[in-house]
Amino acid sequence: MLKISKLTDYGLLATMYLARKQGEVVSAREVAEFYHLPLPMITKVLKALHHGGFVESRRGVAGGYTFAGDPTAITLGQLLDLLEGPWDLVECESTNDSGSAICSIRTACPSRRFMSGINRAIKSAFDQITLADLARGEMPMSVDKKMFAAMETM
Amino acid sequence: MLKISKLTDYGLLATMYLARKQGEVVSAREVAEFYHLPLPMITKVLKALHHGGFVESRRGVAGGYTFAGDPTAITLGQLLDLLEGPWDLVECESTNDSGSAICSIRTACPSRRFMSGINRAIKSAFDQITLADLARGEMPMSVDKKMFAAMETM
DNA sequence: GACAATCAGTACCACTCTGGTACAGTTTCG
DNA sequence: CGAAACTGTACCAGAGTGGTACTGATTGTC
Repeated sequence: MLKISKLTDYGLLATMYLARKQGEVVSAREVAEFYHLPLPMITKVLKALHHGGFVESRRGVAGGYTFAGDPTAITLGQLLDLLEGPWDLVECESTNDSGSAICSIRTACPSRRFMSGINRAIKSAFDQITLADLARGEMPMSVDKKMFAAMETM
Repeated sequence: MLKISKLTDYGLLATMYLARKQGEVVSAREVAEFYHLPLPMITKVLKALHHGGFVESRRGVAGGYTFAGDPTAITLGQLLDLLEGPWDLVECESTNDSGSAICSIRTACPSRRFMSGINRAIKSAFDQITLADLARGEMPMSVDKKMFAAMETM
């Protein structure tokens, strides 16, 4: 269906929230209540973000999560990789558990080179957008050039 | 999962195949056998393409489908609209059956403006890629500028 | 005119993924 | 000790996906 899952969406929201309160310890409850989202979902995604090393956690009373990194060093692409898992627009380049290609007509497929180019362009665009951009809600003006470069090299 | 469905993928492949044999009447069976894909799937997607007006159909013996349009006038965006249906990266801008927004915190949501910008940029990129590009397997070099323009206006 | 090839339409099903919930455990502070 | 908060795991209902089946309509050929 060509859309990110809600869990991923929640993760981006939570990360932005923490980034805006950089250094503060924020409970999952606070995030959930701010966005009016179910607490168990928010805790689930915050656990994942902690697992991925994007946020720090602190247990116990007055515990919570803290964003202590550099918002300009974390990209949307990295967050999507963690939250959404490995993804590709089409399975052309995806591999199964044993590392071999899923698509059986891969080498002969006329759309592969093209779709993988689009795939790379989109991923490249995501990699040019930092958490700082997300938190500000503004688009960096240099995105286009990187996206163009990715398309040229397909 | 952020990927197009297999049916959509099949549809793009079938359209490319027909575009390469422009004017010829090609049976669903031939397309299915060429790509080693299940015939019922190909017929299903070809019906959809016919319904959408992208290909012509001819029944009976020696019948099949024909692409008779201008490959440079049909865009990947149009094909995705038909095959994938209405889509958005996030539900921010999506509406329910009665036309009102799905997202309850839409106006207050800090990620909306940003995600909808990315959304538009990707859609714009898809709209710049024509069926002729797809069939050639090459990326048009002007894509970047349109994508950039879409991002600036968010 | 019978028959086969082919498209048209619809219905159905097994499987997977998604969104959400539940619950028992661990840590920390007062 | 008890409450607040994170950790880990398991579970479930609903939706979506990929695929199949079947009946009907159209058309060319023998």
